[in-house]
Formats: sequence, structure tokens, C-alpha cells
Amino acid sequence: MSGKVKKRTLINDIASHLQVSIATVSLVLNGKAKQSRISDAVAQRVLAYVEEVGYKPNQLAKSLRTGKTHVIGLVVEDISNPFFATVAWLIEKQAFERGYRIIYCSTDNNTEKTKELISMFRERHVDGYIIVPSEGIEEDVEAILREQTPTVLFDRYLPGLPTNHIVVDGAEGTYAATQHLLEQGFANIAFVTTDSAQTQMEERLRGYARALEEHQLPQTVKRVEVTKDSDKLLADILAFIDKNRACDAIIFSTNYLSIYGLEAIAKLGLRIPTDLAVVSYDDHDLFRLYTPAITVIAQPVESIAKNVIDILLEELKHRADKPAPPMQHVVLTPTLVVRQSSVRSREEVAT
Amino acid sequence: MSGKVKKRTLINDIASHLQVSIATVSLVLNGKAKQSRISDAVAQRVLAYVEEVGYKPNQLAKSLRTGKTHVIGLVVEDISNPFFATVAWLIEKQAFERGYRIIYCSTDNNTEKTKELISMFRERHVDGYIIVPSEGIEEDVEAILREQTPTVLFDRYLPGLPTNHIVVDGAEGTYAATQHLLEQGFANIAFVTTDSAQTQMEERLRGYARALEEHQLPQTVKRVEVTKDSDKLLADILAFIDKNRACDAIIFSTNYLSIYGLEAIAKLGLRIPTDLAVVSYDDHDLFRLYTPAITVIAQPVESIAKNVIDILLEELKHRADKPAPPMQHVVLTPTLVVRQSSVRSREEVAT
DNA sequence: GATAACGGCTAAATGGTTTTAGGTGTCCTA
DNA sequence: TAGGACACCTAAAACCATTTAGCCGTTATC
Repeated sequence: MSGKVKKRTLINDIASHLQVSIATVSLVLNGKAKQSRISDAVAQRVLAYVEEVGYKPNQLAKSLRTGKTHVIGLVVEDISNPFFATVAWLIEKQAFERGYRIIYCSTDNNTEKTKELISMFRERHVDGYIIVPSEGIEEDVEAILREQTPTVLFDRYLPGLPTNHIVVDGAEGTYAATQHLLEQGFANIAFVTTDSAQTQMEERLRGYARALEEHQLPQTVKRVEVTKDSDKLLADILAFIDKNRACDAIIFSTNYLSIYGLEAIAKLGLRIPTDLAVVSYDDHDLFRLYTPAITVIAQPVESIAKNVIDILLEELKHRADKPAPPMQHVVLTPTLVVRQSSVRSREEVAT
Repeated sequence: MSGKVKKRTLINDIASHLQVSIATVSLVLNGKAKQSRISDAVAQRVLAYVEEVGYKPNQLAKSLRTGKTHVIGLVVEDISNPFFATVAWLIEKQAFERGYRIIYCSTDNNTEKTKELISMFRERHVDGYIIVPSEGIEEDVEAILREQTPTVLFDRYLPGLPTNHIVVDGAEGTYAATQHLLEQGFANIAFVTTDSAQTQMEERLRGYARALEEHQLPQTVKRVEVTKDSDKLLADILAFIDKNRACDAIIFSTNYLSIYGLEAIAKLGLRIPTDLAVVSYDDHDLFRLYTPAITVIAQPVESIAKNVIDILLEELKHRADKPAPPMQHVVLTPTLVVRQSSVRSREEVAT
């Protein structure tokens, strides 16, 4: 009836009830009974009673003492972007199975926010970091490296910093896409990307440029300013497309640009691919189901997630071992998924 | 050159360097200098030195001592679902500004996983919970309520448990959608939902049923088994649509069902809305941009997030005050966004 | 002149665990 | 019978902060 809060059970309570020391309880609970020569009889009693009262050690105290939190900090650009959401979900699943918990945060590509998030993770002593780095956070990443905390970057990396990272060969993807468009007979291909200097964006641009150079064709590149103002983004892209009616194909360097692009194309009343062929970097339900279905450069999300978590867990295991764990740089290959939006043949609804 | 790890600065280091006690440092850092009558001179010296060396208190130790972590545990069904991703993102943003950090996890509607996650949050002493409850977790939620930890449920609730919750009047949404379809002249409307007994799903079904009852029309309801096997889901929905060719309209009770639905409809070669009108519960980029654009029952995501976080922060503020903080049950109203997929008129591309 | 009030600070308890360096008692061996 | 070996357990330090009670010297009060 009263508002009395039932006190949590402590290791102390267990120990005094069983008339043993707290050390004994702790050792048993941490599976060190054998090596500390706790008799099976005592170990059993402890286990039984702990089970009975449902005692769970206070993780804060535990972490304070051991320095391990079994938590991994995951810093992505935007958790509501399906690419990151999917990778995050896969990483979380894998980590969970191996006893690690993930705490996510979104940076919105904002340098200040990213710094704050990393700082927060540091204060909370996460055991490892998975970071999609935004620009200008070299110092912060250096700081965590100096502390020897296992870290893996993905999607892009910070040139000059010796980190593990998993990236996708974006140039390969856009090169293949451009080649494909050329083969289909499109000759005036535009490329829409962001104004950011992040490595992955530069790579994607490079693949497109290389393909066109090889064919000695002119390049039409638009770098739109990334902003939270979606109206402005849409307007920018729309204006670009409108001004470049000579273009017969367009490649968007990332999923959200493509989404605005499709909206702009629809608003302009252009038809895909008759008036304008489209290829998007990143896959998305929308692209798969759009009419016509949009050709995409799909990133190997499962593989990204698997590599990230494997490398991180490996490092976590071999902590405090050899002085210099070898850095791993993994480059995965994207897949061009050809759909109707980029083929010249008549669009027929396939079975 | 050596692997020597630079030791973190501790409050001790600050104190001894400044020749004051650690209590002084702590008081200054926690803004209690005035009330503890620390002289401005000392306070300034402390602040200056702390700034200089970049000292950050160990949050684990702090939390252990104070019992506050300033972390809120957010348990959603699936972070890669745009509805949850968006709400989570909005909640995170608000919480961040007010000094709280969010840690997310996805339950996949799996009872066991949900229990584990709640247990993990308990062990880590989160200050509050935001939960999208899956079925069968009444006990676990009861346990955290008993501990007086502020908690808010959203999207659905657990009947019988006295909790704060924010829900959307799904029945209102599906009722309006059904009415709209009837007004457009569709007379044989099907409803596709999941086999789960969660409150929000039941509500949505109820709105549809009520509308048809009022018009004394027959109901065609399909409850598909929710599964991670997307092929099976697609096949189920496809089979249902195929068997019910008499239906001229269909309402899907949640976004991912609609996505499979659209895929199935395309595979069957049916045209929207000529052969089959479509309405989806939940909005999505895909629905907005699909051809034809899909009519949706949009949930007020901003409002959901705002209510959730406001109520939670309010409770966190008034902790340990009055005995019984009044439970808040907020019911928000969804909006029917009419698009071409559910109107009988000729589809024209609007400007 | 004794008492109170206050300003300015600190010692020490506290939070809940892990882990190391022994302490006891029993038995075996030379 | 002294010495070691061993089995079984425990006291206490450590992790790093917050916070309470109180110390000491000065000044105001009656």
C-alpha cells in the first residue's frame, strides 16, 4: 500500500544469507569457482540461491570495477536512412548474440554533434566504437585510438588516420553503372552528388568520371548542398534537371538524393527511362517497387555488417595483447542491379 | 613509442594539483559551489584547470554514486521500419537537447528478446523507459513500474497495466479510410492485417469493421502470419489477393504489409486503382512517390515523439515527489492522406 | 566575554562490485 | 614433529566519483 520501494538484492545480501563471503559469491557467479577452488557444494548453494531470488549484479558497479561495459557505441549518420538502419540492425543482431549491446546515435553529419556523441561514449566507457565518420572529427577519433579502444569505421574513412575500416568500392559501382548506361545507348549522363568531401562520395564521383573519360564524353556534375530543408533540396535537384534537358540519363550518388530526384522528375513530367534514365546508388524498397523499377548500385549490407562486427569483436577479444593489432582495411564490391529505369528496351511488366 | 596508455585524468589529479580536496572539485563541477560556499577564487581555479586538462568525470562512477544515468532506454519493434526510425530519431533529438541520451534496441516483436532487453536496461540502470511493447511482457513492465522508474509506452499498450501511453486512434484512421473508399464507389473492400493480438492492430481492424457494418457490407479480412521470411509473406499476400478477385479495394494495416501488397499487385499485373484501390496504414516515401501515389493513413509522428518525451521528462523531473504521478493516456488522431491509389477519377499527373 | 552565526573548506562514508594476497585447517611426507 | 602441499575460503583494496557532517577561524550579537 505504501510507496516503499523494494530494495534491490545485493551481492551482500546473498553472501550474508548464505553465510559466505561476498568474494565467494562473486567468484562463483563469474565462473571462477573451479580456479579458486570453491567447493562444488558451496558453488551449488550460491547458484541456487541467486536463481531463487533472481539476483542480477549491478552492471554499473561491475563496469566500474572491471573497466568493461560490454557495450559498443554505434555512431551512424542517420538512423532513419534505410541503409544505416539495416546495417545497424544487422550489427545489433550479431553483437547481441555474442553478449554485446549496441547503443546507437545519429550524427546528422554534424561535426559538433558527432564530437559530443563520441565524448558521451567515452564518458560511458563503451568497450568499442563503430563509427560512420563525419568530417572534421579526426582529433576525436585519434583520442579514442590513443586510449587503445577498439574502433571500426565504415561507409567512409578518415584519410591519414590508421583505423580499421570497411568501405565499399563506390567507384567500381558508379563506373559499372555509367558503363551500363553507355551500353544502353545513353550518351549524356549527369551525376548528382552532395557537396561533402567525404571519401565515399568522392569515390562514387570518381567512378563516373573515369567511365566518361574513357569514352571521352563530357561530364555533367551537380553537387547539391546537403541540408535538412527538404524543400530546398528538392528545388535544387529539380532546377538542375530542368536546366539540363540535354541529359538523357542521371546517376544519383546516394539514396535520399535519388528519392528527391524521382520526385523532381515526376514533377517535371519526364518519363523514365524514355526521357531520362535513372540509376541510384543504394537500394531501397522504393526503387525496387517504383514504376518503372529503378536500377541501383546495391551495397552489400550483410557483408558490411558482418565485417564490421567481426573485426571489432576480434579486437575486443585480443585486447591488451600484442602492441599493434594490424589494421584491417576491407573494400567490398557493390552490385549493379539492373532494372527498367535504365534500359532502352520497351518496358514490359515481367512476370 | 611504447604501448603505454596515457592514464585518464581523475578528480584526484585535479584536486592534488590544485591543492584542494576532491570534495571541492566535485562541488564546483556540479554547480554547488555557491551553496557550499566555495569562494569564487577557488571555483575559478578549479574550472580553469579542469578546462585546461579536459577532465571529464567518469560517468560510471557518477552513476553508481548518484543512481542516475541520464540514459533513457528505447525499445522499439524494429528500428529499420521507417515509422519507428522516424519516431526514434525525433525522440533522440528532443532528449539530447535536454541532457538525456537514448539507447535503442529492436525487439522484432520477439517476447524473449524484449524481456532480455528490458532486463539489460534494468541492469544498466536507465533512468526511464520508452517501450513499444510486444506481447507477453506484462510481468517485465510491471517489475519496472514497481521500481518506480518512469515509463512511457507508445504505438500500443498493455491492457490492464497502469502505464503512461501514447497511442494513435487506429480505428478512426481505418474507419475514415473505409468511408473514403466507399464514397469513391468501391464496394468490396478487403483488409489485410497481421495475426498479432496487439492493441493497435485490433483497433485498426475495428475501424474497418465498423464502417462496413454501418453499411451492411461484407468484410473480407486476411490475417497474415508475421514472419521474417519475406518470401512467405509476399506469397501469402499474393495468394490472398489472387483468390479474392472480387475485391475492388484493399486496406493494409501497416507499412510493410502494404509494401508486400504493392509487390504482389504488380506481380499479378493488376492496376491501381482501376482493378484494385489501395490504402496503407502508415506513410512512407514509397507511398508518396509510387505510381500511382498511395493513399495512406498517416500517423502524427512528430506529435507522438513530442508527447512521449514530454511525459517522460516530466516524470523524471518529479521523481520521488508525490506518491502517485497521474498516468497519462494520450490518444492522437491519424490523418487520411488521399492520393491517387484510392480515387475513381482519371489519374492525371498534377503539378 | 561568552555565544552564535557564518564563511570556506575537507575527511570520510557511500554506491556495488571484482580480485588479489593471504589465512585456516587437514593431511602427507621425511 | 617440523615442514610443505593442498583445499577452501575471506578480508580488504580497488574502481571513481558524490555528498554529508563537521572543523576551524572570524565576525556579529547581547
